[in-house]
Amino acid sequence: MDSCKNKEITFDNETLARFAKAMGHPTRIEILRFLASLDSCYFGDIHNELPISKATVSQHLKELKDAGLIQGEIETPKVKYCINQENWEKAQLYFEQFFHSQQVKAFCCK
Amino acid sequence: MDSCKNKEITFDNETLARFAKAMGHPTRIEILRFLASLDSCYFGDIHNELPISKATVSQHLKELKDAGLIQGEIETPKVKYCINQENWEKAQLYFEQFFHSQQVKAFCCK
DNA sequence: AATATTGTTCGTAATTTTACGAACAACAAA
DNA sequence: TTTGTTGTTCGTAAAATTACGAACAATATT
Repeated sequence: MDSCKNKEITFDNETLARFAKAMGHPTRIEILRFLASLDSCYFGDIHNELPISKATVSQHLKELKDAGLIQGEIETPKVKYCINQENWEKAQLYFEQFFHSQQVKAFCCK
Repeated sequence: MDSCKNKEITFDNETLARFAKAMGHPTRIEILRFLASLDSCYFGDIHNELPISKATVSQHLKELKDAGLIQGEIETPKVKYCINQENWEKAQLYFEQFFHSQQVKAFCCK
């Protein structure tokens, strides 16, 4: 008993909203798409793809990291970023169940 | 020729980010879940579900409407809201293709 | 005409987001 | 030790978000 404790997923609004919020900017979508098309890459590679300052790129990366969608690893003097596989799949699951939740319908208006 | 013009979908970052941004707040997720579980309902029903002022609810509904995820229809003196089916499916498609886009991978770091 | 119901809009305040240059930190190379 | 490379952090400014009460609009009802 309790053997599935670490598998339990609560599809709470806060978690889904946090994932969605992190995806709520074109630049961050671009970063995620870029990282999702690779195994990993360095900060500089990401910065090269974008027409914005490194400070802003770093800021967007921090938000994606805080939301759990990506992770960074120091490889002095560079920093390697990649998709956080576990949370990426969790997010995918959240969005999937969310968009499929309209199957059962009913009227609430009289 | 050109017969599929109205079917073409561009999976651009701006559109996906706009959908995501609209979903980037727990209250709006709650509203969407509620509407998705029904065929439609009135503003008052939505307001009843939430512990916030009607002004704020109205504001959130406006954002969801602007993002295209829901639609409102006046049924004097009430206002009936429902999921915008077309855009809901479009959003679903956008998120699906986004999360599946990591299939093909490559290295960018040397 | 006065009153009640239903939501939107207005005005406002506090917070968050977005973006940038400059300064900084950590390390490698000259 | 000085210089160069790579990114983060700081400070700041402008804009957007979030939330609320009050006022308003539109329509029924009394």
